Amino acid sequence: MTVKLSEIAKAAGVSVPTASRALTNSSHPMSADTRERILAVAREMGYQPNLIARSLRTDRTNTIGLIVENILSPFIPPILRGIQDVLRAEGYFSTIINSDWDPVIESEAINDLNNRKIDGIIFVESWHRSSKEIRDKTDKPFVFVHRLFHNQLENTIRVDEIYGARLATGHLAGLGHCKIAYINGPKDWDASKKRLQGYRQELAERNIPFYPEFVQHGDWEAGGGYAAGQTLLGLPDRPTAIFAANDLMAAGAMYAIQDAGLRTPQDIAIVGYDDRYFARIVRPAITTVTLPAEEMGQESARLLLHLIQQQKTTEIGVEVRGKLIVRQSCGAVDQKLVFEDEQGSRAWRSKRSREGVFPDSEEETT
Amino acid sequence: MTVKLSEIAKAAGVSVPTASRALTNSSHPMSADTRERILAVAREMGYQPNLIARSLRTDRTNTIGLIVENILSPFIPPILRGIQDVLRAEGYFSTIINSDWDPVIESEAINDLNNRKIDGIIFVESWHRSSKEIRDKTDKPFVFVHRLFHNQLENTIRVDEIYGARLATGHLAGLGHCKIAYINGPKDWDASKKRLQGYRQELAERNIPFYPEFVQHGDWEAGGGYAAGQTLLGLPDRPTAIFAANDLMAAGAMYAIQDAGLRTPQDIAIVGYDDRYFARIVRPAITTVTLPAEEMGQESARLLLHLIQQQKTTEIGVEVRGKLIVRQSCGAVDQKLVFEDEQGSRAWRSKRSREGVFPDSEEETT
DNA sequence: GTGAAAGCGCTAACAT
DNA sequence: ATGTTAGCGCTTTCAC
Repeated sequence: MTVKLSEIAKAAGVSVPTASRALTNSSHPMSADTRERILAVAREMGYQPNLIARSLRTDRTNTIGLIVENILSPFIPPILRGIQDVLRAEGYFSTIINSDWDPVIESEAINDLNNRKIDGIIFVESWHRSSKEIRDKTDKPFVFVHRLFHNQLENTIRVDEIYGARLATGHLAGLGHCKIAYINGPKDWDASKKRLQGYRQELAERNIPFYPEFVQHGDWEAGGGYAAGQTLLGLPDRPTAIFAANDLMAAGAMYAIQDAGLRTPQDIAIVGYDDRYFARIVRPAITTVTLPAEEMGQESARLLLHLIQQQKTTEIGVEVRGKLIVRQSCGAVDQKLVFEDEQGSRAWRSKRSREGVFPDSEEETT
Repeated sequence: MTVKLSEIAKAAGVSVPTASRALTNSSHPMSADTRERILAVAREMGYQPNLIARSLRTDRTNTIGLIVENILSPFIPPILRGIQDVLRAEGYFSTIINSDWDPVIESEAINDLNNRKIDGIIFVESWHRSSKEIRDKTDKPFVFVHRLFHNQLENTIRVDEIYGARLATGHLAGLGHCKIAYINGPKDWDASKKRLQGYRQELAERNIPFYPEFVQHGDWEAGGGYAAGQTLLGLPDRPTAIFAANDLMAAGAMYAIQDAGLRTPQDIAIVGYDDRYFARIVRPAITTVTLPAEEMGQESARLLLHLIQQQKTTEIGVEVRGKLIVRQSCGAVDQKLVFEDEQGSRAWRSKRSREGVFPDSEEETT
């Protein structure tokens, strides 16, 4: 079933190296005539190169290792999709390992990838925070995608959290709110600090007074948002709008408002952060700031391929920005019910609509 | 940085093959003495095998190719996680390709994986429906994970849809409902047919009359569920409970009920199917039947490894069953608000709680 | 422009 | 129980 280079060479009446040069588009000079002949023979005989043999010789595998926190986490799949799309276009494969935030597993993963001679590594949320910690574990280029923590600009794709928080806060201010509360994540997270900065910057720029009691801290979960919402509702001068540092806490706060007999957005407007899928399903659907996960993935793959091709080890990274998605929870649009399509099936839809068909469901054969 | 087998052999004073036999736990007889010495030397010198060289020689890569519909689809990540957990425990790696339901991409992917000499393939929702279509594209073993369509039992992991639909229907019947409507998916999908069968079987077994007008068809989306819900509400003798063939349509139906001024579950109870993440976030949280995606992934990996190890090409597959998750939409439990934890972060939680720490957030260094 | 020789690092057969 | 020989399939010198 499998035909090898030597057979192509023999069939074309040339030596093996010549056949190799023709089939790899080598820059080595050769007559257009023999090249064509070799390619024709290879095509006819259905030649497929043994990539393992090639890798052993060239020490390149065209494979990138992806060490991710956990593929079940909400933003990992879109980041992976972004990475894979860029890699595939350049002829690269990827292999994925879940680290589960375990530094031992992560180190083993780096070692395994070394042994398989991958060409580079992308860390998506790593236990490691800086390049120097990785540098002595592998001599391959690597890149970080850090959403929650990061402490370096080199080789790192990160989110402009300040910008995102300003988008959210500014949107509420633009709707006329000047009593805007903020439900933050836990204090010690970089993302929390940055989003708080953005919230305060935007208020300051608009000359809206900052009230410390308007800043509550949640645990990123719906329950924490609910509790924070109750606290805010209990204030003597309660806010007319709430920006929550993620959609889960936004949903929790919204339910606290509803349970207090108030309405969103009429009594208190809500804006979330992340654009989780459920944000469009709950009622009212939550206005939010996207986390541009696919773009982060794409940028990380581009950066890594750049490092590989330039034979560099370090390069300044990229900061990406989310955008505002206006839904019903902020009062900027009318309340009529709009169902948005399932994001996850867009590929399926595009395919089906392109072809106008889907494979028939055959009868059971057994 | 990299030390090779020949250096270990020299340092231990043995030949290269002897060193190889010691380090690969070969069954070839050898003195425990030299084996220990070689292992000690290898450990001391930090020997790491070049897996590419080994693969070229053995024609095994310990890598499985995963061709998935689209990693962004809701059930793909948990299926992948299940696969990866089983593979990792057996020392296997995986490489993932998105087919986007495109038969051309899928065929290219099979070819690419062949060239990389992977040991087997798992198709997660393939354009191909039967083994024979794949058989002439690769000589490696392969397995299907088919959730929506399938037409064979061999090499296929599938869901017992009839069982799941009976769980949902039976739960509503058990709560005293005898006017239970069913919002199905599009008619021509295997999953739709099977779930309808389960619904009817359960009604029949409980001697609950079947009313054709109680069966509506949606498009798997919230909008379709909403429309179907309106239709059911408009019936002269309307149902007191609705089972929807997925959670999105269940949510849509629930909103139709709310918009008609009725309540869930007091006026009309709802059960969904899939256990999508949003089912626990909407209010009331949706009672549903899980799609056991991780288990499907695990079973598919086990089946494939079995085929590889037994050098077989065909084996009967496995049918997995979901289970009922009771929440607020069916009326079986009281209405108090319960926030469930984020599924995706459980690994992170377990880690954090195990260690009691999370890496400190350092100050920005640049 | 083409071919001959060498070798990537490892393991499997066959000696002894 | 150990070593010698061979070779997986390919690409890269280096001759010519």
